Amino acid sequence: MKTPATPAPSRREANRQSRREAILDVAAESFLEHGYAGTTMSAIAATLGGSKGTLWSYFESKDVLFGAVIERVTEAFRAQLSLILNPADGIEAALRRFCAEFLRKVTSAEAIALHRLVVGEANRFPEVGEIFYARAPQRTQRLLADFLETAMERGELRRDDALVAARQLTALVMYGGHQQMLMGLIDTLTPEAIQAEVDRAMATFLRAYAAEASS
Amino acid sequence: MKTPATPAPSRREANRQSRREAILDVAAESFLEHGYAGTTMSAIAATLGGSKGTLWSYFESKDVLFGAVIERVTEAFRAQLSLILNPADGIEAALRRFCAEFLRKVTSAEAIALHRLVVGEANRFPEVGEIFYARAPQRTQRLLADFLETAMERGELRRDDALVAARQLTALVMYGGHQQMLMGLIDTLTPEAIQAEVDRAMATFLRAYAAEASS
DNA sequence: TAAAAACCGTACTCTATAGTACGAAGATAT
DNA sequence: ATATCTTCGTACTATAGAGTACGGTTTTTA
Repeated sequence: MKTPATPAPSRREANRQSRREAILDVAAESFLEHGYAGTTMSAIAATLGGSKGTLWSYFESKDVLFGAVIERVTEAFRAQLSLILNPADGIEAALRRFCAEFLRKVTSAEAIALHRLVVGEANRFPEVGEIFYARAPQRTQRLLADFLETAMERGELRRDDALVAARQLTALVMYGGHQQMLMGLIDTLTPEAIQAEVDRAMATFLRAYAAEASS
Repeated sequence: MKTPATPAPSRREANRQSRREAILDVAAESFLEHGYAGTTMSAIAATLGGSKGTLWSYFESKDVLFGAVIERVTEAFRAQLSLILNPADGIEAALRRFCAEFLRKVTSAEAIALHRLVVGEANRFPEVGEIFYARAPQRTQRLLADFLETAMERGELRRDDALVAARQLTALVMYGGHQQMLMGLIDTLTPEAIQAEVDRAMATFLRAYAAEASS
């Protein structure tokens, strides 16, 4: 059997690919930790062990590398956010689990660093905000909205705009500890704090979106 | 009569003071527009018309100048946020006005620029986040919480933790357009959009915190 | 009006960093 | 085995920007 026609993974291509990944790994770490200005191409090359010429043969400039890193990290973040929303649990339990998991991920050191980077560089790199928004907040909201939509149709929640409801629930969950982490007031959320935040958010949300009592 | 003992506003002092203000004005504009890394001391000196030596005689380093700018701009922001919460209007109207005004201010170009700066530099300048948080979100929350507290005591809202309620209301108001502005997806909120955001937030909030129906 | 302080302009030092050049060494394909 | 592509190391260019030095000029004080 010969090699399959479509992907011709010659040795060179493969090497090139994994090399590229390695560069992105190192670059991502540096950008996330030190920001755009605080990251130097020389340092990246040094950490890689390779030479600068090689680095430039993969990415023609720091800007381009930065863009690639953001795209990749955001993608990784999205992938990691495959949150559970199991209707079989019952609506309240499902939402509660979802919120806790969501808050945990969104307040991880990596996620906070990414968020800071996106917001901080939104001026210089407008596309960065768009990429991030489309992949993170927007997807989460849509996922959640679909779930809420179903619940509304079943009469388990009051009928209303599901997307708005989804946004509001994420807002309620994020606006406490997440906000403070973003600004550097605290640098971790204990599991208890997460629980507490979720409880508060859920209480308010459920009260506002409880199914109408009368028929 | 000699010069008064306590304030000796000699000509020199006065000049020095106003000069300092002028520097901070120029520096603030630059930091807000171009960020920390994007701002150069030379450019500030050039815009001022003065010489670099003079600039350094007022602020011993770029870091120090940045700190002073943040302190000042945050203070200005806080002062501008003397929001109206007039209980005589009735609770719903009062809150509605408050939220609209709040959202308008928080989505102004200046406020967004400041917010980005604070979040983006929270790593390098930890004190910046603290200053900002204490003066902006925290104060607003406390102001609002006091109002809600009173309303709760009067039985106009369901009895609950007023500070949490305040945080939740601001969260509901801010998480839509403000979020998108921060990330550069849009760069203004029309008055209509503000109205719509406030309406949605208020509807949810009032449902969740309506006074208990039964006695 | 004379001494003191602040300011100006300009030129300078020093360091950091993006990006380039290039020849030698290594890996890959045919 | 040999031509080709890739990488390595290292040295280099070019630029930018923080901070300093200093002599001459203006402003303030007394």
